[in-house]
Amino acid sequence: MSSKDGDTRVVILEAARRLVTEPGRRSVSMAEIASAAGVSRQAVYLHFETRTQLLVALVRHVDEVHGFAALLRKCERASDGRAVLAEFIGAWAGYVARITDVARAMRAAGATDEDAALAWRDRMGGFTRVCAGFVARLEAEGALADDWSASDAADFLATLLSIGNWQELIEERGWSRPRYVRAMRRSVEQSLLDPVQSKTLETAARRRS
Amino acid sequence: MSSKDGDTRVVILEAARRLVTEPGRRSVSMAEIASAAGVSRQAVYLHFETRTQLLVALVRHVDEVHGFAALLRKCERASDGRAVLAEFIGAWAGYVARITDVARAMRAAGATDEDAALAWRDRMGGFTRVCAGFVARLEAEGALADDWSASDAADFLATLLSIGNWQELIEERGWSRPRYVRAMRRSVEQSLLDPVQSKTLETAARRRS
DNA sequence: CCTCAGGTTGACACCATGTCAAGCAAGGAC
DNA sequence: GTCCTTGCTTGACATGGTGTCAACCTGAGG
Repeated sequence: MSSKDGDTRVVILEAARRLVTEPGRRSVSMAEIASAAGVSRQAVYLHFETRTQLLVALVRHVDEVHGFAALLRKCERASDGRAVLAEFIGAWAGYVARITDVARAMRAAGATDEDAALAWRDRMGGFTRVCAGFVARLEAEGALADDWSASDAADFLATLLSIGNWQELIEERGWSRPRYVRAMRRSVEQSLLDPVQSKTLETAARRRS
Repeated sequence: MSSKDGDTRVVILEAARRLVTEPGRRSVSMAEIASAAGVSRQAVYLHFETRTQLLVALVRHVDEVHGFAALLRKCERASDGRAVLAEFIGAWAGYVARITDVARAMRAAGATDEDAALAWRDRMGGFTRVCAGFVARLEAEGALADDWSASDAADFLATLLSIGNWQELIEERGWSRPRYVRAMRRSVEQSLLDPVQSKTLETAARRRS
């Protein structure tokens, strides 16, 4: 819309996002994306080598627009690891709601395309690192239940909070977001955090109030 | 190989299973299945209307061969709900290992094919019912943590034990089966079961030994 | 005025699913 | 032996997707 205008590339990505987000859609072809972007099919190939690479770019694009990094930074300002985690679960539930369609498309592509699968795995690796960060902080504060190794706890946390589980609970089983957040917080609290310290903190909180 | 031999249908299903189970495979075409079954591509269509229906039949076939029902019945003979669940998690880990490839193929098909998605959802519904059974028993025995509704607990349990999570932990993150079983048992124990009763039972067990 | 980057058009190769029609081979009924 | 049916084969075809190619067009900047 301005000067050099749309950077066709972005126009295409936005069109793709719009299509992918359309309810009830089961797959999006390059031709559809092109036409939705008001551009020829070939133009899409001028900007993205393959469908998979377009999807990868789309994921990055959506992340940039919605700012996962900022969300994360905000959560990490909470008082302690336990609070960070609770905060994050709430924010994450909202975040996933915005990226779920793109994630589904990416995962679908991964079913047949090796590269797409790689890209997806890569992303999941990033998420695991985030979770590992949470766990490290918990551990440093002595809040990690002692029957978990840090590595196991990070893997488990990442799996529990995975987009797949979000989709399963919210999209398939129709859970509301608060219901999801409550269940996840509870489960994480009870299975990952040190029960002794939890008790102490609870008591302290009760006394304070 | 003999007289009336293989009921071509079964030969095809076995070939499909073999292919799908092949390591590193990313998708299986009708042509491949046909040739692996030593039969023409059209013959496959004489037995299965569509690729999706073949996959559905394959899932049923595999279930029959490996007997999920029997496994379940065996677990349910355990002394109480808590034990049933622990038992089941162990058996389930082994069972999923045998069906994971077929499940993956089915899920992949669901990404583009509405019917396949339906069939998959149907199956998951069955699994949820099984989990609801466990939860009902726990509840009847007063072993369900009181901050869970039965319905939430069943959904959550089914999600936690979902094939997706199994694949995530064991295939993607390289967990061993015992590691998976330990983590799942622990998590279920701590986030679903009534902590008061748990404590009591533990103490009793310790006293007994 | 020329060039060139970015886009268009239209054709094509390739591969998958699913359909169709004609033919073939063996076994049972008569 | 003939006929019919059943189960399979062969080969062609429609459709729809991805990805490639070549030729052409057009507007902005040197």
